[in-house]
Amino acid sequence: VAAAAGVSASTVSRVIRKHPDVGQETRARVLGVVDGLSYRPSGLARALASGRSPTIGLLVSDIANPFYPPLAKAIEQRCRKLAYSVVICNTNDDPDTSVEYIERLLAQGVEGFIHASAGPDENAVLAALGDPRRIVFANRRPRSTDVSYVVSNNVGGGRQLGEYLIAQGHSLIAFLSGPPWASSSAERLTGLAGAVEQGGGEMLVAQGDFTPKMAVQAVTTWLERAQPPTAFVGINDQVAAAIYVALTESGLAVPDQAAVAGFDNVEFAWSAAVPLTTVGQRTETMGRRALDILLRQVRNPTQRLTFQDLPMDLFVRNTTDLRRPTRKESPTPSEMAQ
Amino acid sequence: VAAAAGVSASTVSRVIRKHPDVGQETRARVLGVVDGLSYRPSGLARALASGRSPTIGLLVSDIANPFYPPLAKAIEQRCRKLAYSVVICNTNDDPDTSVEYIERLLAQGVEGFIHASAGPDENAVLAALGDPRRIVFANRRPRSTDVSYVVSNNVGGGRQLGEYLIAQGHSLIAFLSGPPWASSSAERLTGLAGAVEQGGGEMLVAQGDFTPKMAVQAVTTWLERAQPPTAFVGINDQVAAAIYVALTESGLAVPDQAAVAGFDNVEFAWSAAVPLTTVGQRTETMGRRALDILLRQVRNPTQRLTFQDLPMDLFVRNTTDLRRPTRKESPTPSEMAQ
DNA sequence: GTGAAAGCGCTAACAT
DNA sequence: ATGTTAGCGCTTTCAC
Repeated sequence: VAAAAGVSASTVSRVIRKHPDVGQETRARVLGVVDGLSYRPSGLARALASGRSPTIGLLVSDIANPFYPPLAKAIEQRCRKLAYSVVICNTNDDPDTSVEYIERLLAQGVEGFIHASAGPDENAVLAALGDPRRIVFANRRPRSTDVSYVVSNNVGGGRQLGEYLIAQGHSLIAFLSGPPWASSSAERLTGLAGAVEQGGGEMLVAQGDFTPKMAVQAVTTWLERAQPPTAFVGINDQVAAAIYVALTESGLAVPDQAAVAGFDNVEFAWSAAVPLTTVGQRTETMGRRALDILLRQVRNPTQRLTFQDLPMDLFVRNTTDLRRPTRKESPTPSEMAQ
Repeated sequence: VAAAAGVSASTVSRVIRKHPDVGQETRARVLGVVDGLSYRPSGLARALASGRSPTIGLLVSDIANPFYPPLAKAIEQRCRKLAYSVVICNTNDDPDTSVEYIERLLAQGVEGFIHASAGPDENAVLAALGDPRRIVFANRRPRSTDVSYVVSNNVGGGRQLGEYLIAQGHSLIAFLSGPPWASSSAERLTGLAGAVEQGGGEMLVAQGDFTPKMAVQAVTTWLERAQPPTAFVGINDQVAAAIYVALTESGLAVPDQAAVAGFDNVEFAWSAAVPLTTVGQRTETMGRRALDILLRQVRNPTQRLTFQDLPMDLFVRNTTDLRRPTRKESPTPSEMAQ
């Protein structure tokens, strides 16, 4: 170590670690030598000795899904300021992959995880982790009540959209859902169906899987009905876009003959040639909150668990509203940032 | 170590490391004990002792830019198979941030980097790195000739688009570029302008910065001309989408009165309500190649540098071609995967 | 306030 | 083919 060029050996450690017990003058001298010698403290050795490395794992089902990048970015930006690293883990919603990642990163000394795609892997993940305080769930609500989470109020978001569609005069509303194990899907449907039924309307539900694949089939089936629906909701914006495409290819004009809406307010939702009505999540807030909670938990053993539901925001745009000539009226995702 | 429950101490190391010099029977016994004791080799200790941790850093200007997630995913997927981790580093195209990340991760023992957003930070990055073999550039071509890279043939891509637009009968073509230091922007313009001039057409160029911000302004200026352009090209698909929006808000019908095209073929380019003509990159191939090269370099000191130019693919869609009634004819990005 | 010594849990020669 | 001996570069008691 650079001790030779100054005074001692372990004093250097204290200096670097900003330990209080160190003399004014000594500290100055050491610091001088340190950057005079272009010395690089080895994060590895430090991690081994102290048992923790400033790294977290971010579990997502698919980073290429446009919902996740802004979340990842928010987390990464805050981590960078704290000198933390975030390693990105694509689970593909496969429990084995999740567990594999968790075990490997745990051995690598990561301090904790943020899991933005909890699903069938939840129990296995918690088991592999040992300590549930080393993880906080985001986006999808965990079934377990013994872990922290930050999710959107999906029921409320669904309800907002339902009320809006009813107010627009729709009475038969179709919903292309996500997989049954995804809490967000079930919750959005609950809110949506609740509002629709309360407004005297009716729902049609088809099961999808978060991907646009089933859209064509679902729309085709729905349009074959004697009385087809007039409003179509996708579990997310990608699905809604696919529904839009299927509808226009079937010869229906949007929004004149059919309304379309999605969830999440991902970037392309407003930059699409026909701006999409959607219920947005506060993704950046979600990411930052999740990280803060995680770090608090892993650093303070007495910290209590935290459960947060973030509000969702309805963005009315051109796929549902005829009287909306320009796109200027709806804020873009970045305008929403807080 | 679990040596107590078996035979020795460092033999266990050999077993785990799959070292050849170890007896059949011994290996079996050790392995038995290992998972009988739920033993977890510490990646940290291993990294400290061996000097390398199976991790790479992925430098991108902005992971929320839709071009990067598929690249990150391709790299991550391959890394996972190799038991590598990838930590994601948002540089915001700020040299200080890049250097900060590189120094921190180097201290953390990462084996190398893939830099997908080389720019003003190139020299600083190379300096901070010391050994240029610890990095491979992707997407944007480095100025230095002493580093490996995998980039698209942007000149060729630009040329394809230019030839196509000329063939469509356009003679005045506007291009909203990226920042001057971005090789991809300059190269695309070179190819585009070359083809246009060769076809007897003319170019109009405005400088942007990869973001949709300047689109409205640029389009407004262009449309004020006595003889406005009939085709508009954005440096990427987000910019092209913004141009599309600005044009339609100015009352022009696309593609009837104005053609629009972009670069990259990002996901929303085809899922947009009006599918966008674009020149796609082979993003997944780029990511995989870059990783393979990097790993080869850091593991084999005698490995030579590698320079690759990937072809680009023109996707003709509805923002330029009147005679294209359905979207079925143009493959989606996932269909392009190889 | 500072130094000395003992590891953290592995890998890597060297010896057997 | 296996055991022995040293470290990797830090942090952390524990004395002084």
